[in-house]
Amino acid sequence: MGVTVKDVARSAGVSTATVSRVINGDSRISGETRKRVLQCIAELGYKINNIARSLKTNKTYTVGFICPELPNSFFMNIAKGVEDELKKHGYSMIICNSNESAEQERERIDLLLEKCIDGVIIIPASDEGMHYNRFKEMNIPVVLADRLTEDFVSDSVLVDNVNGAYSAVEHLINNGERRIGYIGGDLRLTTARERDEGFRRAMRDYCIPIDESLMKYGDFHIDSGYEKMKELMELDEPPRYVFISNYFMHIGATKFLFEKREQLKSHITIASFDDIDLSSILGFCRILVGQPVMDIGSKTAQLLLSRINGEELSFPQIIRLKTHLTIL
Amino acid sequence: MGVTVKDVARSAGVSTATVSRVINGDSRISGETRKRVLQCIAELGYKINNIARSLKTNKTYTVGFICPELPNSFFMNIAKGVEDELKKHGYSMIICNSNESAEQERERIDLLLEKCIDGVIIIPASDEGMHYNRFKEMNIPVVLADRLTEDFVSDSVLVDNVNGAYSAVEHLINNGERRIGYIGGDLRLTTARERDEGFRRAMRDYCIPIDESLMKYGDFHIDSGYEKMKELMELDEPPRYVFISNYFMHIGATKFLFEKREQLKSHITIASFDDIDLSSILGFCRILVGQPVMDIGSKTAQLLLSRINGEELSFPQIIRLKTHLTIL
DNA sequence: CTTTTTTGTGCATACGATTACATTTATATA
DNA sequence: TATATAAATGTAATCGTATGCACAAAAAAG
Repeated sequence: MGVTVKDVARSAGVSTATVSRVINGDSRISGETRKRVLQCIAELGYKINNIARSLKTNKTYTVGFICPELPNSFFMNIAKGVEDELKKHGYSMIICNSNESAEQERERIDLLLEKCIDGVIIIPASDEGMHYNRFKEMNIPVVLADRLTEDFVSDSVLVDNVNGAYSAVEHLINNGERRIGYIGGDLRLTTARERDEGFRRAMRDYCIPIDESLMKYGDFHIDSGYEKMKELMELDEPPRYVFISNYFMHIGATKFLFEKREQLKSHITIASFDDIDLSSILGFCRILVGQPVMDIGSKTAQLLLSRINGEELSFPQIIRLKTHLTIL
Repeated sequence: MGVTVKDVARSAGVSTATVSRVINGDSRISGETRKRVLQCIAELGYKINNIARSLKTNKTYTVGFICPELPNSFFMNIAKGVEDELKKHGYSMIICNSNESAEQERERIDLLLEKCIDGVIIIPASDEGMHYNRFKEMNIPVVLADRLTEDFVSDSVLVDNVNGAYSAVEHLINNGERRIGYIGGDLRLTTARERDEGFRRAMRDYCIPIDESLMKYGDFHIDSGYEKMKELMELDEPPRYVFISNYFMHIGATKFLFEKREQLKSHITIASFDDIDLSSILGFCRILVGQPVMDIGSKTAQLLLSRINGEELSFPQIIRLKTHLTIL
């Protein structure tokens, strides 16, 4: 600790410039000198001080990751993909929890702006994105993951929600069912909106009029899944097939069905978005729309790194990954 | 962007030293000057460059967080507690995934050491901790969360696993059952070991001989929970009560029971560690040992910050938080 | 009305690296 | 052999901030 380029330089009998060049792999250094310097580095246990380096180079090899919730397997699978990809390139990631609030998102942005990050990945907390412009102003590349925002055009990586939902619903219809219940998310989220569109489009394409009393809107959380399924089941004539547009509402809905399984008039079949952790063990589920979650993460990271490295790409890059249907 | 103390100083007609002092709240600056400087800062849109500051002060206001798995609600609840607490103090956190491997843990440590962090929180991937010494050598405080390690003595925050397990098992026994199945984790993890001890101690205290054929050891993951429950149920005389020592194995075990529910000879009751997300909706569960997960996080962060700020505390600080029993 | 203390600022250096430019030495070319 | 070119290294400035020390002015003490 405390050994600097100067010490190495002195010990190797060269200038600090030479030491620096060896460290940075400058090809002009003679094999002779390089060897000597490397030896001294090893002997003295020299470790580069990246703070100092960053000051000169204006690069921190650190990116921010803002996400609406930490204990959320969906987001964390994305995070995992990101972290993995970043690590390959020597980058690390500062994680920030926006708690699904644009307000807190702003606070975290303040924090991140102070840290001189090279780029930032955001899973938007809402459809507001104006405040992301502060990164743009500082010339810090931004890539959105999973969701888009209304007012902030940006590189993004997400899945084809419309077709994902469409294919699931289509499959239900092909099973011979026309009365299909729906539990969706807050339409201010693009993901919720797109899945909603997929649902409606499938129904329209099969000439099934939409019964709005079967359309329930929650907030993508467990409790609301429970609540909305309850509402559906308390209808005079509950649907026997239900499409649920995310994982957590699926869990909640299942919880309700499980608790009331004795009172159910008929067997319920669920089709749901997100094939993670327990989806497949939730008893009523037969159809799952799987998202390539880790891929979202790694693609996002790759895109960000491209921007950071100033690669020429048209703007905005919007990468849509395909979902895949699993029938249980 | 590009505006530095120098610009502010020139604009306010003072020296950079004065500007710096205003920024850092030095009380010796006259109200007059302070006001003028602050005004110029606002007008010019000056933002401090924390890299430069860190170079001088040797503080980055950043800590590392190494954890065995990102998509894991237990760890992420801890992370949330940490992030929350850190944020209050202006710190941010670099998150690293060790993938439950000491090997990868080492790689992440390399990465973190290069980043000049002020401290690090580790949820150990295994019982090896020798490599954590590298932080100690650099004088970087370390706090372990949730688990201890064999060979690295350290400040730590964890729960009273022994008594947590004990009380759950005790409750089963008080229900009148003496044949109790057990699905535990890899004994190389302190958490697994302690819960094992709790189980055995309760049995001993109630004078119930332990039937080793009912003791199954998995690895804290879903699949092994499934597997071990299968083994238990395939015994000639399966236990009707089972204690499971973590969340994920609980899920796996439930999955098995759910799939085979028609073939079960009798009703199964589960007592399990960890009261998160779905524990309570898993059909066979009646007893849950809840951990104060977010508290683990915030306490860990608090302890780390104390060390970073050089507060006088005896070493090591081992904080044990109490679990609480929930009967469903 | 000195002398001492306090208060408010400025000067200059340091933090630890990178890098443009200058310089030396070796090699190739005429 | 003289000169042009290339290769290897050194010199010194720079990145943006913090801070010990010096110093002047103002306030307090004598």
